[in-house]
Amino acid sequence: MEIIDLSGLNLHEKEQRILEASIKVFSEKGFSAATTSEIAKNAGVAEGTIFRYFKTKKDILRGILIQTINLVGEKLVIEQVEKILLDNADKDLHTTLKELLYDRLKLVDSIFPMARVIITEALFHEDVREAVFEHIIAKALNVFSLFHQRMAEKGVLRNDLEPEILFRSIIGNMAILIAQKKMFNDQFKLADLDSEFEKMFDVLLYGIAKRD
Amino acid sequence: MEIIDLSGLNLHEKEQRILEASIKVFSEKGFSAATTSEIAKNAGVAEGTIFRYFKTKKDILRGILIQTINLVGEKLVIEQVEKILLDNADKDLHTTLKELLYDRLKLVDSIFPMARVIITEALFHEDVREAVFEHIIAKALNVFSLFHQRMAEKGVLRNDLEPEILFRSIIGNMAILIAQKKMFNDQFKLADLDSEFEKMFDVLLYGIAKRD
Amino acid sequence: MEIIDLSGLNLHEKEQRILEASIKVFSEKGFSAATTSEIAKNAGVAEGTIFRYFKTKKDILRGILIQTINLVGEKLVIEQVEKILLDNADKDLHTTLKELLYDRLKLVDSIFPMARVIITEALFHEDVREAVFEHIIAKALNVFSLFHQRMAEKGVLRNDLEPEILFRSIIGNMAILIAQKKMFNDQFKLADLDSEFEKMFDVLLYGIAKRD
Amino acid sequence: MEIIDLSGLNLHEKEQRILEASIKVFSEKGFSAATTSEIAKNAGVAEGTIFRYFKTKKDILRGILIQTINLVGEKLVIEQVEKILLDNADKDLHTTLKELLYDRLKLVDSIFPMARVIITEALFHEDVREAVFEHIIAKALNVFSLFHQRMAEKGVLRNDLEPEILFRSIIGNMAILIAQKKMFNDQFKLADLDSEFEKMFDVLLYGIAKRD
DNA sequence: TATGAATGAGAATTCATTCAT
DNA sequence: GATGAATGAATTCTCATTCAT
Repeated sequence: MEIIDLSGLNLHEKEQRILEASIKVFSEKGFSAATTSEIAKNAGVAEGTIFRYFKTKKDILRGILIQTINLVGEKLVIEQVEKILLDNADKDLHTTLKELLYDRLKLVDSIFPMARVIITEALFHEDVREAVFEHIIAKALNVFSLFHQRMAEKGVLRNDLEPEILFRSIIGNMAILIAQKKMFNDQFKLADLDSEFEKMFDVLLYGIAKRD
Repeated sequence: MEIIDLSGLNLHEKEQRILEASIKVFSEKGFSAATTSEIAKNAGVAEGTIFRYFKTKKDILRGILIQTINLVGEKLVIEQVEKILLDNADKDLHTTLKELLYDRLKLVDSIFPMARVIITEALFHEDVREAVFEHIIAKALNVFSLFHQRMAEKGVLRNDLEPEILFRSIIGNMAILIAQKKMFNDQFKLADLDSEFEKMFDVLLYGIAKRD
Repeated sequence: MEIIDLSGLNLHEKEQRILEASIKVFSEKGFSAATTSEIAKNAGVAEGTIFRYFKTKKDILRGILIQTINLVGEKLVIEQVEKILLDNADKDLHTTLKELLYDRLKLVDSIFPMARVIITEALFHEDVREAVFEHIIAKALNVFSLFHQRMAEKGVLRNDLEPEILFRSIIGNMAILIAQKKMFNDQFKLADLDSEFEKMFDVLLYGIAKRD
Repeated sequence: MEIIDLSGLNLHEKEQRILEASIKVFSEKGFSAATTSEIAKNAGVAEGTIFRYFKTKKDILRGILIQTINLVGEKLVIEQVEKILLDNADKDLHTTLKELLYDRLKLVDSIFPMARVIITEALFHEDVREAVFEHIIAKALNVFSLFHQRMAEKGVLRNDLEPEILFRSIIGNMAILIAQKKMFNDQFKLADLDSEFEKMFDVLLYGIAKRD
């Protein structure tokens, strides 16, 4: 996976403005349909300036990917670990899980434009998928596995299935909720994110089957 | 919702070939990055021929949308109803649900290229989202609601939550499985779809929480 | 001048329909902007049929030119001669001239769509100009010269200037009236063609200068 | 009439070169038959550069129209007024008229390529006709009306007909002379413009009829 | 460093003409 | 003879990228 070089993230102010503008424009139109001219306008720089900081338009995408990975890797994974390690004593694991997922949901909600860009490109490009897997999914899965182990020991999570399976369900349920909120809010007339999360959490934990 | 005119689906052979080639190319590169020249090459027609059947490149997309909606609406929703109505006597509902979801999974798996095109465009265009909602989601939700009622009466599905919530979880779990299979198969080294389905079905039904 | 071969004007019915449709479409949009598809639609034939009768689109124009020349040469020039020869006895020349010009005006008015096509093309192509000159202008000028001679003898027309000069003024005055009628009728709110002709005839004959 | 926005005529050098090349090419081939590629070659710029200055090919035409109207409006109408106002004392009106028309003839002769483009388009498009009428014809007619009033008072021009009629004859006689010069010079073997003008002026003033 | 005018390769689209039926 | 689907060269227009200032 050579697409990402995470070193040297000393971002010039204009570089950052260009990245932000690109996230906005890519997110609204998709990578191909976006033009460097519109990005420049949004960033408040000349079109030529973009190419001082990014050799090609493709490199802007790479820049976004790097930033996303950085941000998500930091907030979504690192902080998660801290939470798990810190919250042993005073709170029970069930509450911790709930809080954890709720925080993740808020996070994803807030970086949705960025996520949309990454997801769309990941749909079409293997190298982007690899980067996402290596830098986000694999790490998150590792953390979750640790967490799952502890949860399973305490009898909160199932241990008759691999953690990957549980993780997948978590991601699936969270993803579809976000998607519904972001893309079909008008059609579904959903409740606020808080109460939607409660229901999702319920189904995620206990399934759709009627209990005996 | 004016994007779709489902009438007149008497598809000329070349028109069909162009649509198929478009699905392939759009699916590989996305709508904007795909070129009519490449579509023509894939369809084995002259570039000009495309524009005999579709006024603009955008219209090809519309054609795909119409076909997908038709196909999905027919196979995914209509056949589902039949299944439900026919399978009352000889099979229990739990088995029916399993079969039903498994069939849906296979279907989505098979039309994934088409689905990928639609999903990407839906991400960026409200009118596509509306079409997808009206012609697929809303219908499917209706059918599921009927099914849920029966399932709930029989004590198979939960009735303490709205059917929408259960439906969302089903979609979420199925979607993430497909995505994993189609996009990260190399990374995850998944088992075959059959056994992955079994696990997903388990988690979907009973949740990730440990039972008391 | 090889553009025209006036022989063989045995027009097939469809050929005639194609020519008529072409006059309509060329006249509305100009030669280049007109499409053979639209001509075909207007003529009520298949597009391929056009190319049975005319090797190229350019040839349709040639066909129109031939027809125009034929028609104008016949009606505008030949009949004019007859009029002159027949009207010696019973009418004075002044009345004859008036009638003559009035008839020409009506004729040009009626074939305006055809004329518009020819004029536009003549503006851009030397060969068309040559054809128009040779087959229409030169002939008309010849006839007028004869007529002028007789008129001059009778003291009706000036003989201190070459007939070409008088002829030019006639054409100029008639042309500008037609143009005004056909192109700026909304802006000028002209009277009917009859009374406009009367004024034009007055100015043409006696000039714009105040008589002593 | 929205086709024209006369503001902002600060023409960039390349823009001017593109307009000049367009006048040349449009004038030679007509708008539809002209290609942007040929315009670019003539202007000595890349084809893409054209579209920096003019959004569409149609907009180039609009640019020409604006320039023509400006030029003609300025030179043909404004200067005319000055001439009339200044020449009261030292020259008689008859001489003034002659000079005036002769200058107009020279002007039209010099902008003939531009005029040819405008005329052709005016033949087919109402909006162009309206622009020409409003910005050129109407203004010129106003000026002439003033001039006619003074001329009539001095007994130089007829006052038994509306000035529009006289104006029409002037335009007709001038137009046909220009047309003859520009389009049929080879065929007619005309004298130089000066002496042709003399004859035209004679016929225009005194008509084609023999005086008693 | 920043600019934005200029570029030109490449994209979508048009349309006269051909040809199998 | 007539058709109209198919063609592909030509056309308008776009836009990432370069470079002189």
